[in-house]
Formats: sequence, C-alpha cells, structure tokens
Amino acid sequence: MSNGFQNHDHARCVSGGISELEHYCAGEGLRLTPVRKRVFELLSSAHRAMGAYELLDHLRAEDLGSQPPVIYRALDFLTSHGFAHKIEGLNAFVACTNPGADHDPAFMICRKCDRVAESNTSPGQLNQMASDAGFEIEHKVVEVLGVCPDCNVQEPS
Amino acid sequence: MSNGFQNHDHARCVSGGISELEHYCAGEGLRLTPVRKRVFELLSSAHRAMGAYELLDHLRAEDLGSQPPVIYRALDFLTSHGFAHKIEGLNAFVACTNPGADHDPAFMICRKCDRVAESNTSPGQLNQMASDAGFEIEHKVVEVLGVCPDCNVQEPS
DNA sequence: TGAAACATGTTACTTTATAACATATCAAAT
DNA sequence: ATTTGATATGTTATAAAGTAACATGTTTCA
Repeated sequence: MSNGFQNHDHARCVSGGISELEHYCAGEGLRLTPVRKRVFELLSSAHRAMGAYELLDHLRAEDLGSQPPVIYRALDFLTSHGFAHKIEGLNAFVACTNPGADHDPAFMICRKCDRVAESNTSPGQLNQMASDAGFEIEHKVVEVLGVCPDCNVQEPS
Repeated sequence: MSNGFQNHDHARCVSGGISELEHYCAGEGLRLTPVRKRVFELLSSAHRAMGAYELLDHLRAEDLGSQPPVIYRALDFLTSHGFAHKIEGLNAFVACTNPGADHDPAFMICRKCDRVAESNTSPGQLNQMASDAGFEIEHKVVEVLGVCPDCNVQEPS
C-alpha cells in the first residue's frame, strides 16, 4: 500500500473505498445510513484531514443534519469500525485507505495543505517498549507533522 | 532512561527536574518566571497528564493567574523549550523527563490513572517512511494508550 | 534613561466535543 | 402482522479546549 502523496486515480480510489465500505457493512450487519455513507464520501474524496464542523457544514447544506451530535455520531461509527481515523494532532479526521485490514497506521500530515498519507508501521518497536514496561496497549497514535513533497516545491524553506 | 512506571524516588525526581530547568534557563538566558516554574512543578510532581484548565485551577488558587491565556502561555514556553510535552491523544500536558536532551519521545499513557511514561524510540523507521515519501518531518507524535501495570493488577480485564 | 524585547492582565470569542432525553426506524421472533 | 428490543436520529443545552487582540507592565542593555 502506502499511497503516499503520489498521484493516483482518485475517482477510482473514492468509489473503490465506498464499495469496500458497503461490502464490509453488509457482511457485518452494520447499518450504513445516508449520513454515515456521505461522511465517508466527503472524507474519502477530500483525501485530507477535515474537522468535524467542516464536515457538518456539508451535511447541513445537503439537509442531512445540522447539529454537532449528528457528525460526531457518524464519525464514531466510522472510526470505531476502522473506516476513518482521527488525527489527534489536528483534531480532525481522515478516511482510512485500507478499511477492514488489521493495521497500525502511521500518518504523515502536511501542515500546509492538510493532506494526509497513511502508511503502515511495523509494530515491533512499540510493542517491545510496552511489554518491557508491563503496559497493555489498547490504541496507538503515530503521526508525523511536516510538509509534503508538493508543498515543499514552492517554498523549499 | 525510560523511567517507565517503576517506583522511584519521586521527591528527588521532582527537585532534580526543577534544578535542570533552572540551570538550563539560566544558561540560555530564558526567563523562568513564577508562573512558568510553578506549572512545571505541578506537572512534574503530578507525574501524569494534566489538562490546561486543571493546571489553571491550581494557579488561580495560588493567585498566579486566572485566565486561560496565562496557562497556555506558560505551557507554550515549557513545550517550545522541551520542558514539557503535549499529549495529543488527551489534550493534556506532561513534564518532560529529560529536558534539554534531543529526543523523539514516545509516551505510554494509562487511561485509568492518567500516569504517563516517557520513553525513547529510535527514529529510523519513521524517518525512512518520510524520506521514501519525500516528506519533511517537523514534529513526531508517538503515543500509546492503554493500561499501566499497576492498574492492570486490580482488573486483569 | 529611553527604547526594544519580553512578559502579564484581561476581555471576548472561537473551536471542539459531549450529556441528556425524546422520537423514530429497523430486524427478528412470536 | 405485531410486538419488542436494539439501533439510529433530532434537538437543546452546555462543557471543555484554545486563541485573538490589545493594554499594561517589566527587563535588559545600548
């Protein structure tokens, strides 16, 4: 995978993500309601981190809901089933690029354009650290903030 | 280092941290004002993640300030000089256990008692990922949420 | 001793997130 | 078909986290 910051067939990446989502929900008996599906579409096509209230603005414009709980519930659904991730460093959310797959994602987040690339880390190092300390891991947060190659072209710092 | 969740001479760990802080500030010509020092002391002696408003309550009780900017300024000072870190996953702050040292910290955060252990990761893996993608790293966030050994004793899940 | 840099005080506000409770819809078993 | 339990939505209100902006004070050092 990796799907870094390279160009890709974006329309296909979005529609493919939605198919996976539909398929997975059907298989697991999860209800993919209009709001949930739309939020995933928005995140997936933006391909960047989006804030809850930014997403809510879209829903409101489409009459899919207007109050904060609407978007937070949809995001809870998506994140708890692995279809989206929260970027803690930005208080924002991204679509998962490989939902269903068991993974320990690492994110590269561009502070200029907010685009996010998801990559996999090998979990060995953190697991070792935790087991040395007798610590039981429930959730890992690995995020790298910086500047993506495209944004770095303009102003090489 | 590591300083996981083991027992340690806490009074000494706190006073030692403050000495380091004073020494470092003196050397760099930084102003260690009463608010800044007190916030570090609070974080250091709590030895866990504390929210900004929780810290502010302490300052208020001691007449060191009462408005949000007071605490956020102090925390900006401490974090920007490496004396404290923000735990993004909790929107909270911890004292750094080895200020001054150049490091890529990784945190283990207990969701039951909020205690935090700071450890070092070897930066190779993330650096490799970033350089493969042409991404320029500015800041790393590595946090592991879970249950510390002490809290795990009571209810082994 | 006056000017620049740094720090504080304060008001007001924005952004992010959740609690609580009423209502509606779905799914499956009788 | 109908009840029922679980799941999802609508809505109000509020909590929690963080910042902008500007006036005032305090160091430092030329």
